[in-house]
Amino acid sequence: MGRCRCCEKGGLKKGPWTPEDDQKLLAYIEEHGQGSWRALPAKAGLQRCGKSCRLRWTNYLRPGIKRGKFSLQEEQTIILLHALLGNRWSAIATHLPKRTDNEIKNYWNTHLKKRLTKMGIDPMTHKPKTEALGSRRWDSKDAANLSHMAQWESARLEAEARLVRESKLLAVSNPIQQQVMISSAPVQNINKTLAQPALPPCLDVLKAWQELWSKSTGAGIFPVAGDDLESPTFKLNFSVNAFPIESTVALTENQVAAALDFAANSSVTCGVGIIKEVCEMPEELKERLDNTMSLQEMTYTTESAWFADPFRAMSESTPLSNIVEGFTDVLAYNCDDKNSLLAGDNIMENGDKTSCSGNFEENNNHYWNSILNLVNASSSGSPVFYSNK
DNA sequence: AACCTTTACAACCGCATGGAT
DNA sequence: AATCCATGCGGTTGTAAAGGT
Repeated sequence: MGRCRCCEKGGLKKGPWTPEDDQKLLAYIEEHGQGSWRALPAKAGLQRCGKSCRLRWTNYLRPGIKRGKFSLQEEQTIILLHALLGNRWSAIATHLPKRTDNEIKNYWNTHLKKRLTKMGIDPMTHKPKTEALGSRRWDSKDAANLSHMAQWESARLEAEARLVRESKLLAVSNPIQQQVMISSAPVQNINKTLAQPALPPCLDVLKAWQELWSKSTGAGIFPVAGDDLESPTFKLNFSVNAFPIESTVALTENQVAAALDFAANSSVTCGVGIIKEVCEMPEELKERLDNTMSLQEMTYTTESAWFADPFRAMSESTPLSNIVEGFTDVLAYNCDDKNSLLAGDNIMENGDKTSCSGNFEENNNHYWNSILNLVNASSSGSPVFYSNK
């Protein structure tokens, strides 16, 4: 296929951008907006290819980009997410909205990777290379658990991404869909000063990291407030890929109760079955859900519970769509004031926190605890997470 | 001061994907 | 269905600045 490569055209500048180039690009985008990158350089008077312009814009000139030193919390987030997601920089970047994937990737490669290595931790597997940190032995079960954790987290992220995408498509004509969008979209409005919950002391790698960091900076362990780490729960931009896992989802009564408590406080996890039990789902939405997934295949009666052991459940036999959609539904119903939402109240308009704001804050606060508690509950043998008594 | 090495980061490149025609 | 195009992503490279000898 003879794809045209704009960068192969002669006479185009390569290499570092000059202030003049930046100014031209900025001025053009200010006036015409971004997009049509191929045509942009000629119109903007730039001797650059469109790709180069797009990159310069998204990685450097775009407003809202935070530059400079990464905070401890940002470092922790990157390490944690890298353990879960691997080199999916764009996915990681959605959890650090002011950082670009390129910047995170560079920071990982030039700082974090080396420092982890120095700490005796393999940056790719996140396993200790030696027993120097007092870590326990790593075995194949650990690796399997890590893999399951990553899969579970991926499923959650992709579910949220799907939710955002779908709700945007349907929001105009369907108030229920507006509710879905409201509960998931406006990460940009989350107040920067929201306090982060204290992370449970269960991350071996991060704890070691903390200690190292606090030694070098004099900072305390797990600073929880005033940092600008934003909740990763809301702003996601993933493609939905087929997930190669099938397993059976089943919940006991107690586990459903526990899950309900959990769902009341967090958007992180829950199941379709739970929602079916608790929420009077509007017919319209129910129909849509029934049409787009295998709700009826869901069982939640006995034996293994994915809530208590999501990794195990995922590894067994439940269609992933159930799990994924489960997350979606909890998000959809995780707002306290359903009536006002359905009535079409303005939510988070103009950056103001309105009827749903309490939940955003709650979700923000519960995010880490939720993930880590789940992980602790379900993967005592995890290579990354273990109870630190 | 000159040279070499390392570090940090911007930018590039190739590929994948999805939509439009 | 085939092709083109725009865009996104992740790996890699280029290079200026900083540090060391």
